[in-house]
Formats: sequence, C-alpha cells, structure tokens
Amino acid sequence: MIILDYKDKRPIFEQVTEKLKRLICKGVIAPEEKLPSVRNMAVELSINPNTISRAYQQLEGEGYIYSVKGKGSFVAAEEEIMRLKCSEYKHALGAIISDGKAQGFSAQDIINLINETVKEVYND
Amino acid sequence: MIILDYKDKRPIFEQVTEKLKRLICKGVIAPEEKLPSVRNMAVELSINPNTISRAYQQLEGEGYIYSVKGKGSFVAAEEEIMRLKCSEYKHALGAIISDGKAQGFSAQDIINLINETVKEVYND
DNA sequence: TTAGTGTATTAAAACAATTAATACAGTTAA
DNA sequence: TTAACTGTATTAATTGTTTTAATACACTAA
Repeated sequence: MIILDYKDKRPIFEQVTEKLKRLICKGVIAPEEKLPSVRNMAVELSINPNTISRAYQQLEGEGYIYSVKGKGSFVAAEEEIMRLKCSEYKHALGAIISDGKAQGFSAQDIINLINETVKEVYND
Repeated sequence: MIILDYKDKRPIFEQVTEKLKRLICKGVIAPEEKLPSVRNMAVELSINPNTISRAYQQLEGEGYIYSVKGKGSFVAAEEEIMRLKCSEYKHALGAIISDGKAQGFSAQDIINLINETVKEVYND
C-alpha cells in the first residue's frame, strides 16, 4: 500500500501521513473504508507501531480519518474528504500565486503560465 | 534583512536559504549586489557563521549567488536570476497541477479555481 | 475468554542540526 | 608589508528530534 523512501530526509511518520493522505484524496482508499491496523501496517513497513500510530493521529487531527479504540481507523466521510481536499488545494494555489505576485509576475503572466501547464499536464 | 522563526521546525540554514532566495527573486537584493558577509550576517541573526555559510553554499549550488574568497558573496546576474525564477515557478506550478489531476479535478475545475484565486490575490 | 483494535508512557538509541574553536586562503586598503 | 576583511574547511561537542523498544491500558468482536 505504501513504500517508504529512506533517501527522503523527512521523518518516516511524515512520509506515512503524506502518502496516506494522497491515497485518500485520490480515492484509492475510499471514504469510510478501514485502514490497516497500526500493528499490521507496522509489520508491512518493518517499522515501529508507534510511528504508524503517530501518522494516524496526525491524519485524525487533520480530519482525514477517525480512529475508534478496539475497532480500527477509518477514512472520514466523503463530504469531509471533499471539503478538506478542496480547502487544502485552494490554499496551496493561493500560496503559489501570491508567491508569483511577490516575484513580480503579472496576473496575466501567471494565467498564461498556468494555461500552458494545464495543457501539458492534461495531454499526457 | 531576515528574521528567523524559531517556531518553524525547519533547520535554520534552510530558513536562511529560502528567505534569501525570496529576497533575491523579489529584487530586494539586486543582481550583482553584495550580500552581507558570512560573519556579519551571523552576528545579525545571533547564530553560528557555519550556518550562514551553509546557506550561502546552498544558494551558490543552485546558482542564485556566487562567492569569491576574500571578496564576498554576490547575487548572480539578472538573466540567471530570471531563468532560475521562471524555471522554479513553472516546476512548482506543474507539481500542483499534476497533484490536482491525480486527485480527480478536471482541467476546467483547476482553471476555474485558479482564475478565482488570481483575482483574489491581485485585488488586494 | 481470546484475539484483535487504538492509545499512552518511558527509556534508550540513532540521527541531524547547530555550535564552537580554529585554521587556511584569498582580497583590499592603509 | 601589514592589518582587517572576505569565504571555506575541519573536528568535536551539544542539542533536539525521530525512532525504536518494551509494556501497559481500554475497548470491541467473535
């Protein structure tokens, strides 16, 4: 389900958090679907259960999953995922566009660059 | 010139690198302009000269500045800065748009979101 | 009851970032 | 030439964070 990259300098719990979040956002793990148990996932990745637990707690804090003692951890409801997904995406877009403005790109510059890029990305 | 954020979890040398890069991209520090010496900047920020040196070496590796023993460190030529700036910006845009595609947003979704955001950002 | 869940705690180990003290090599101006 | 300034390099010690490890607790389900 996940492959760790030990060349990546980021902490493992952060890698796990981010990769799970992507799988959830892409719909690979569906809303309300059960995630692997903390211990199973730890065995799968050959790391400590505490590290997985930390990733799950991070995701729960952000709203992407919810955990129930004795039952397991589950992806949040579809509406919630959609809400978070859009919110994070708009935030990221806002950041990069503000950055472009700060660097002196005009609104038209950016729109042109983006149209170009969208075409490239969606024609693959 | 730079203010460090000790609540930021990123390493200091990385913060310095990133903040200097932004100042250079914004033109606050002009092409060919001399940067503060490693030791002066270290005193200014109350950190170790080695940490500043590391940031400068990072920026030199990326092409944003060049350092000359005995003389100092200088922002690269205007054309070089422009080249790097555009290249990094396009790369960042490509990443976020690919991400949007992966999450199931259509090209039109993204274009709409971006037009919205550009308007917001440029009307402040 | 038994086996499976998530969670919490504490200590130790491992790793990366930072500091510190020096030293070296080059430039510039008095 | 000398003095003061540059960037760079090295090594050791310190610090903080991440990760592991070993347990324990509380809850659920068959």
